[in-house]
Amino acid sequence: MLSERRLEVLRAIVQDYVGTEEPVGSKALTERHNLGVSPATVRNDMAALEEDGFIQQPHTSAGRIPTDKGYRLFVDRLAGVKPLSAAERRAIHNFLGGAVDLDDVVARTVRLLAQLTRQVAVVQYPSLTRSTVRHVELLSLAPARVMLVLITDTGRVEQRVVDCPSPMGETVMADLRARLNSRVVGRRFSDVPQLVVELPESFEQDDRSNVSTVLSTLLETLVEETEERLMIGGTSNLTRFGHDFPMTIRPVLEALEEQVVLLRLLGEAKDSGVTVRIGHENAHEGLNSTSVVSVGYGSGDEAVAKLGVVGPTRMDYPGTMGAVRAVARYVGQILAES
Amino acid sequence: MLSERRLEVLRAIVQDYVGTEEPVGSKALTERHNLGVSPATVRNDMAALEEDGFIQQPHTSAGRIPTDKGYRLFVDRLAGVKPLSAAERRAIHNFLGGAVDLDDVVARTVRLLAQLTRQVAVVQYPSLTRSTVRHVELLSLAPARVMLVLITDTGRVEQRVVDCPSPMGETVMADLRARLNSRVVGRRFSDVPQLVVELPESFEQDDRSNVSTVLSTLLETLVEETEERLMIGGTSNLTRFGHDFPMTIRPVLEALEEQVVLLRLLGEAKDSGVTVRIGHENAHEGLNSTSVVSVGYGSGDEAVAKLGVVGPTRMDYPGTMGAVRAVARYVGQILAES
DNA sequence: CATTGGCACTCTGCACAACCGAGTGCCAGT
DNA sequence: ACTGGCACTCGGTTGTGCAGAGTGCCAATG
Repeated sequence: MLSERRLEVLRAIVQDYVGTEEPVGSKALTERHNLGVSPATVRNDMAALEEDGFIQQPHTSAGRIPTDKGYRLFVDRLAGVKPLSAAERRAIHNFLGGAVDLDDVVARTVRLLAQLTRQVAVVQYPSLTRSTVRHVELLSLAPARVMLVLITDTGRVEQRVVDCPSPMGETVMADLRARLNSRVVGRRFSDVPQLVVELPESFEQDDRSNVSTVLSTLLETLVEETEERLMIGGTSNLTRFGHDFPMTIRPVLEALEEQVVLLRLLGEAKDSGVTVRIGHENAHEGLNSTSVVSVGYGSGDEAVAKLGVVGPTRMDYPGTMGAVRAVARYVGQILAES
Repeated sequence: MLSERRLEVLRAIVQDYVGTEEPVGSKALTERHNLGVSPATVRNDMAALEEDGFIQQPHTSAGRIPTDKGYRLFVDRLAGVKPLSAAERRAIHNFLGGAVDLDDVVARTVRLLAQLTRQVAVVQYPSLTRSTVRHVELLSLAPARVMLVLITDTGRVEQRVVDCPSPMGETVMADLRARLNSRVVGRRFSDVPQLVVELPESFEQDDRSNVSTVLSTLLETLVEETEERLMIGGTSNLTRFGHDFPMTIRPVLEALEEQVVLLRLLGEAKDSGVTVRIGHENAHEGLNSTSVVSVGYGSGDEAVAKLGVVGPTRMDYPGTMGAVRAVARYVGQILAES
């Protein structure tokens, strides 16, 4: 359907538009890219591309700009993923290398990604559902008050204060701690409920209610904290959106504040490989004029969380995809080391 | 110098300007507020106020708008702090009451404050320097690898992995854990270094290097994490800044991303009572057209951290100050309970 | 002396018109 | 299938005129 040259024209339009932010006309196109044909020919091709919905005129007798569908074709068939320069790779490595704990890794990743792509960066904390338990700790705060601390293999720590029905002896607590750890350490979060279900039975009658209380708090924590957390940064890059941006920037900022929206957005990404969602492909209305480039990352082969950037549909897709992919890889390495 | 009526005129100007966002003229003033004098008189007063630098004309023959100095006078002498309505108080209580852990408290506070004031909210995590140690935990990850977990009275948890020079026995670890806790629990972070300095000497020669390593990591953590963390929200409220805001919003967004800047900003606030910094009173350039309203909060009498909002200098000061103060009080209560 | 009404003056903002230029669609010619 | 030419459209810019809001100053008044 689409001749080779027409695709070439589309690619040229996308590239020019991304660069100049202005509708691109037939004459300018032939001048910048030597396509070997005249403007008139290009006009015909453009008419055809518009017919098919890949490009569009903002106003009669202005240049053309790509539609979401046009960007989609560009991303799928016309653009590669631009690898980073050696200098950039070194910068990533240095910057991420200095992190001291998980929070720090995530914070640095956000900054890095925002800087590299000059767009808004979103990084999800490693998910609890896919991580495993490194350790469970119980601490006595008061006779009937216990603090429960949960440590994951990704370095995440969650704690809860548990109010027990009756005072809990040190020995019982030590006992519970030992048994709990022997059962769940190294296991996935999702497996924990089955593993602890008959644990109370092995305790004295008097202690069972306390044990059950602690365990149910543990399970609650698992469920509650399966709600993922994330961190965003680089919002000031939104100001580069365009001249008309008061109207545009508002809903985007609002969407970015809704963690739920962002999590859904990242969740839609494939587990492996870079995912690009363009304009109206995003379910959320506020993001209809933005694209989301996301990818999974993890310490091993499996993705434990996602990260990505949000930017105008008119973005440098190859560059952005390259940066996102590279950062995800390095973060994976860092996590694997710790 | 300034007659009672002139102050009244200034107050009227500020109130009108905050409401309408438009320069206010003498005629409109006499209509909205019944000052009992004619426009001409008000004009004379305005001329005097301008002479003294409290108000200013954006262009010749336009109305007047308050200067930073004018707002300052307004805040110091003309405006009270507007208490919240009963409904608002209830809303705060309900919303903050559901928090499960410290992160959640902070997150909810940010949302609440942003919603209440319709401005950008900034909440600092309770500072480590002023908190006390609730518990120190040591876990063995591998023979020569120890995880150090530090829990504060405000519910904050920090953890570090320590690589020891040689394998560390369980008994040594238990010993260290016990002695460490007996010394530092309930003490302030700033006191910890002196309290543990001669701890290694009480161990066997062979274990001292391990013990020292663990301790030095502990001290490092204290120092590193004294860098405060904070959370911000409500950035989409920036879009209500004004019509001219591309120019204005950019540097503000940038400033908000610099944690250092924000921390300094909050740090400048007095420990007790609501602090207001108006326009150029803010050291950071990007915030020269914003005002910062901040206040300390804490579980007891003493402030352990600060919170506040950032908004245009043209803001509803009484309302904002009321909201900020009320939220800080409730957060203090919540922290005290947990 | 403070207050007031009057008046001339100064701007801004807006509407309207004219014009320029970039870009298009179409058509006839190669 | 491509190209050159041509008439047409329309957004953006510039210029002019006008209305409205607001001011500063002055002379009059209690």
